[in-house]
Amino acid sequence: MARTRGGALTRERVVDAAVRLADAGGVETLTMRALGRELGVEAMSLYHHVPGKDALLDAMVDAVFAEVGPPEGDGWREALRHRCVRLRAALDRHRWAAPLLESRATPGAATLDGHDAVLGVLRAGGFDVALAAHAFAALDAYVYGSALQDASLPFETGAEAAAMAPGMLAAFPAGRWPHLGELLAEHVLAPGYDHRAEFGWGLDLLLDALEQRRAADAARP
Amino acid sequence: MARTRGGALTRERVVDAAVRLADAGGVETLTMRALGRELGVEAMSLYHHVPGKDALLDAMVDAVFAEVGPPEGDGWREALRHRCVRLRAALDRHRWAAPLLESRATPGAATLDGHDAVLGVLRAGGFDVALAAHAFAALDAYVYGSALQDASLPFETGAEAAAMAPGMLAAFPAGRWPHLGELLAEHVLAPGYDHRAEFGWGLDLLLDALEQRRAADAARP
DNA sequence: CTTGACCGCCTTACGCCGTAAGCCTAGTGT
DNA sequence: ACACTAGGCTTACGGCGTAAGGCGGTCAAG
Repeated sequence: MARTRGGALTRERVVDAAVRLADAGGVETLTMRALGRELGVEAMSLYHHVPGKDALLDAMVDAVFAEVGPPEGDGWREALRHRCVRLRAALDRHRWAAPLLESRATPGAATLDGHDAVLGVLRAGGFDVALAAHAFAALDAYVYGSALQDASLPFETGAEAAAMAPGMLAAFPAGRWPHLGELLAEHVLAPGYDHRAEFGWGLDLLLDALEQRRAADAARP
Repeated sequence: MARTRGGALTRERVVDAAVRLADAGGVETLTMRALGRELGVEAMSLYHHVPGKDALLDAMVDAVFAEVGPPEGDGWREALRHRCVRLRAALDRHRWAAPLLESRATPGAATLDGHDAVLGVLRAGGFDVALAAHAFAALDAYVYGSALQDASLPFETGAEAAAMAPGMLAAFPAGRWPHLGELLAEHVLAPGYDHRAEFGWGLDLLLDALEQRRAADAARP
């Protein structure tokens, strides 16, 4: 025993290594053999700690949610904003996670903890059950979708974006897609553009709108 | 020649069959061999019409966008609502598509047509370039995220949801996750609940909020 | 101290996958 | 008539997830 690199294999060590591998090279490079290699072990040994690759992926997604932590801040708006920003940041650190949310129909404990905490914040903030459900669904959809959008960007940093700007502009010769061309030229490629700020803009838009719905709901008999 | 089932192979026929296959059994059942079988052809023959599987997936995503068609309706709000609903419906018909949007960093012509049309509607509706960009990003993120959420639901119809309701309730023994339990009991499992209506609620929330931002922007000097 | 069960790892093997390379043939252009 | 080519087919390779079984240490019971 203990011939494995860095101590005994555990489910937790397996999942952590899988997350690390996926972070480094994308999900497609995460294979049971590569994961074994990473842990100084043969692929089949992993099956003593994880039922199969599907379960491993489930566990990885749950590990991402575990990173997020509970909502913090005064009032539902601040707490939810904090939580969404943290969730978004986690999905950004682990770009493989957002697309994986599909087909992972069996959420883990950390995932459910997070969802429950968000609902708790909404309920405590004066949202009735139905409104809380709508708000929760809308916020989650926005965060996931935003993460999915960014995961498909061909660049990661603003500098990289600026570097490939001329090529992108050339691809829009003003004929077809004039509005996309305009957007690129006057907005995305303008100095100081930060596509990450886009997320915050939409998030505040949603939170403002939710506050209005809440107030309107509270004003009713 | 023409020994293939149903006439000559073309790139279009290949992509269509791939979409059909993925619709029926999920992306994971879409293999080059299965696709060949579907078309009465050996797997390698497909490579005369498609460079590889990655390009095929790109083409499939673009085919989904081609289904959506241009925005229709009077005024930016109605046109955009129409477009989002249609896009959402397309992503619902092709549940494999939303997660695939990741890593498909090379959008097809139909995709760009759609994006350009949406931006055109916004600009014509009085959104300046920056505001149009924000609105576009927010709406798209919401639609994608909503599709992603639903793709991970373990049921497809309301009847199926109702059928597995008791089991779900039992899984929340009121201890941990009290708010999720409340949500299930009082909202999701309430008679007449339709989870599809959730999408429209959030969409209207976003559109209302965007109209306010637009009006505020127009009122400025 | 012996023994035997068990745990955690390893080896082997199977049937999939995407696709590189090359062959075969029917249809077309000259 | 004949060479060319487009569009199929066959074969083969390396890599995948994982089923099945082997095997050596560890440790509790005798």
